[in-house]
Amino acid sequence: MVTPDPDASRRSIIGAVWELIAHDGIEGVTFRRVAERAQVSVGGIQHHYGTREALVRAACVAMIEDAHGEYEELPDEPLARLGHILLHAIPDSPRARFGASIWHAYLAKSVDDAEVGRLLADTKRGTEDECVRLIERAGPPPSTSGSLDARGTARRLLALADGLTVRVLVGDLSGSEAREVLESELDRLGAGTVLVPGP
Amino acid sequence: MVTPDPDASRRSIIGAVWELIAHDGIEGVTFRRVAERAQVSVGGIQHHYGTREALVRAACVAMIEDAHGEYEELPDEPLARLGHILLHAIPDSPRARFGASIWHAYLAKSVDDAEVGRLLADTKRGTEDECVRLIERAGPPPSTSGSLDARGTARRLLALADGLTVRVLVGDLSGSEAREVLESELDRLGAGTVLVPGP
DNA sequence: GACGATCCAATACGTTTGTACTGCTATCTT
DNA sequence: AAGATAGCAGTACAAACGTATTGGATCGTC
Repeated sequence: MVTPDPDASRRSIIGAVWELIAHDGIEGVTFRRVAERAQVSVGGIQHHYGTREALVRAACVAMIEDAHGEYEELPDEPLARLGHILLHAIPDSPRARFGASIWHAYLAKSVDDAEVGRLLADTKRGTEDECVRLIERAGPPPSTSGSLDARGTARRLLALADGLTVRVLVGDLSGSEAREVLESELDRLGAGTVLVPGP
Repeated sequence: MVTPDPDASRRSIIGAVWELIAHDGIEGVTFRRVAERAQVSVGGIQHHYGTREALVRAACVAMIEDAHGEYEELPDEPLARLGHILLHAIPDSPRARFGASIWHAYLAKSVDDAEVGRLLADTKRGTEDECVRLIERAGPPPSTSGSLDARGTARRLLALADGLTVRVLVGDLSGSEAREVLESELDRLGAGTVLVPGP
């Protein structure tokens, strides 16, 4: 039968994949387990995604698209958007931890799966570009030479956020400790604080 | 038979595990594949490590101990040591990429393996503590208030290095681009450059 | 020189896995 | 009305998996 809504099936399947990855890693993703969680048959999954690899990759692009969609919903204010990019991944809520776990599972997979690697690289690069735009739009800090390098600042901030995310994920830093670092850095940017050589 | 050197066996096994992880991820680690690569029998691996989980964890602690040992060999100069901590993980050499791949595989595993999580968290925390000591020993930058927070600086630097490592690993940043960011940050520290509020 | 302990090799077993294949139903096309 | 097609469910199978088990070779100890 052509069910009422095949898209609902697909979403349910992808959701099940996410849950399994977040809970058991990518190794935990098997056709039968996904089928059980998503309330579909193994054949159903095969029909939509064919192979296991394809299924895992589809769940990856779905995650990226979801994150992108969420970002688009944000109000068009540079500093707020920048804050979201830097802070949304810090896993101090169950939802954020869910996302971060999956993200890092794919990150590890990217070393032996070039396709996934390309996906992640493209999104990261895109995120950096967006950050550069946001920083430039946020307006240059009043009269200083140190900040003409928006790209450098974006790169630094992004890396900082990623590094802190890792530490919170692993559990040796609290979410608020990580936020503290990032927010102080953001304040500095907003207040036009800059780097100058010491005496 | 009590072979000439059982330790050589163990090292060979752990080495094989590393190679498999770096190439296929932790999923790729199976008794038979390890046995083949390490030139031992499946029974041999079982004898030394018992279960697969134990084997994977043993390879994790071995990696950490190796890294620690390498660090200890370094000359006792704060800034050089700090540079090593921050730069050694940037995967721009095959050796460094090897290590980073394995590290991130365990990182992903830490979300569903509390034991591995604890291991990684402890080492990261230890590394931060060591960085704090190094920064303090490097001498406080001349007469400024902004830098009395060695812990904050250490945390920032470390997160920065981790975030950049990820991006190089995934391939959207070159090793030299990452080094550039880190080295400029290190220079700032060495030259006693500090953060002051803007006008 | 018996004897336990250590270090492995070989094999066997039951389970889980990805995937191919078959069949059925409801919709769309013509 | 007829056929093609999309959307599943169910089953079957070979391969690969972790691990238990058995057996043998070598060493240290008494």
